[in-house]
Amino acid sequence: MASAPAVPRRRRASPLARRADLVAATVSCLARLGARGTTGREICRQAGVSHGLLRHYFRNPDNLLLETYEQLCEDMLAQLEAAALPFAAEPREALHRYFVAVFSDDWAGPDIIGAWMVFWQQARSRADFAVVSDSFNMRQRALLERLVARLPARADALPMADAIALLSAVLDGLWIEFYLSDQRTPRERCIALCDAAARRLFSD
Amino acid sequence: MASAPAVPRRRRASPLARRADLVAATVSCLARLGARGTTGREICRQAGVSHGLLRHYFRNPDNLLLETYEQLCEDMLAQLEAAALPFAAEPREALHRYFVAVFSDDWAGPDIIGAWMVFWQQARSRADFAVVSDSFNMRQRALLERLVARLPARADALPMADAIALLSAVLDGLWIEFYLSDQRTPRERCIALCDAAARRLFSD
DNA sequence: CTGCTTATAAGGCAAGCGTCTAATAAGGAG
DNA sequence: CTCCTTATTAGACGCTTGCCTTATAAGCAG
Repeated sequence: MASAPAVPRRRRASPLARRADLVAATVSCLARLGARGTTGREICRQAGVSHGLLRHYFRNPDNLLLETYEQLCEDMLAQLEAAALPFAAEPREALHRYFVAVFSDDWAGPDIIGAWMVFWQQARSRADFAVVSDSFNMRQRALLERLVARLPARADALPMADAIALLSAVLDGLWIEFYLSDQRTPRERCIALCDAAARRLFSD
Repeated sequence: MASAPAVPRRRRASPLARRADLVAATVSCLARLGARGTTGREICRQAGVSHGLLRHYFRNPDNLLLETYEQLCEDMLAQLEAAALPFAAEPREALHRYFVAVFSDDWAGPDIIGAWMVFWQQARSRADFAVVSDSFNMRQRALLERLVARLPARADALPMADAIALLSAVLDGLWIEFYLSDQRTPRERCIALCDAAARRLFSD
């Protein structure tokens, strides 16, 4: 083929869509390349736009990272609620749906799970990231508490705060395990283990 | 003061000590600055040596990172064993000592805990890091299994593999929680929760 | 004390990054 | 159809990084 005159593809997109593009590209970059490989220029490359555009939508790459984190948290919480709350009348089932959602491809898939690790890391050294992390944790725990509150109490129940903390820890721990090797601990096993932990902690 | 003639501090150290210096500086850098801030030059700055020295001891910065990971795993496993195995005769106590060691300043202190996060991240995208991670996980789980095997069995015990997986998840999850905010979940509470989980999973 | 090994420092180089600025064209308003 | 806004590209600049090469001196062998 004759070489096209290298016309720059300059389709103009709606600002909202472009922002979303860049956020999505950021997540993908973080998951694929880790914190070191995720540069502003690389994100733009992945999004298929010139490197100047980042600055047009975000103050700097760091800011894009923070907004990506915020949006990811928001989306995940919304989806977890949507998955579990409709079953609030049957607490055991609601909890199960919650576990399934947590380990779904949307939130624990290979294209996203690596990004959380980077955000956690940022949360420790950067105050603005820590705020997002804290808020997310509190809200996630509150949701969990709501689901668990309706379960019949065991005779030998732990204090509620302890039980919630432990269930939350099991979730995070298995999530990490799944992150490190979905071969060794596949999705179904993670969910089954969560169910087992819930049964053991709250009621038989 | 009159400016000293800028004599380069050129104390010659034993190769082993220098390597150890660089490894220690790497851990510190990772914990303080995260993956992005941990460059070869920054590590050398932290270690108080010129940037050329890194290449003299390691093939490249990446290689230093990998060796640091290996050594950290080795050290932690050795110390966990040393903390728990002397009490193998009293399994409940041995397990407790294990938990205390996991959350000790040596392995969960602010100067080191951030490094693990980076290594986990690397373990996903880089095969050589994954090998170290897998080996560490297997050995850690084997140690845990050894400690737990002596506990009296509950009537309603879970399959051993499940119980181990859950206890391991609780450890990792609480460790993350502690990492994200040692304010919200202080060390003593983490240890107490681990003890509670072990009691609930294995015997009363 | 002299000399050889090698640990250490320092400089140069290309590549990549973040930031800023200027030029261009897309697409709706009139 | 024309103009004006602004989304988009592209280039320049300074800085830092990783890699490599060369020069220096520390400390042991003789």
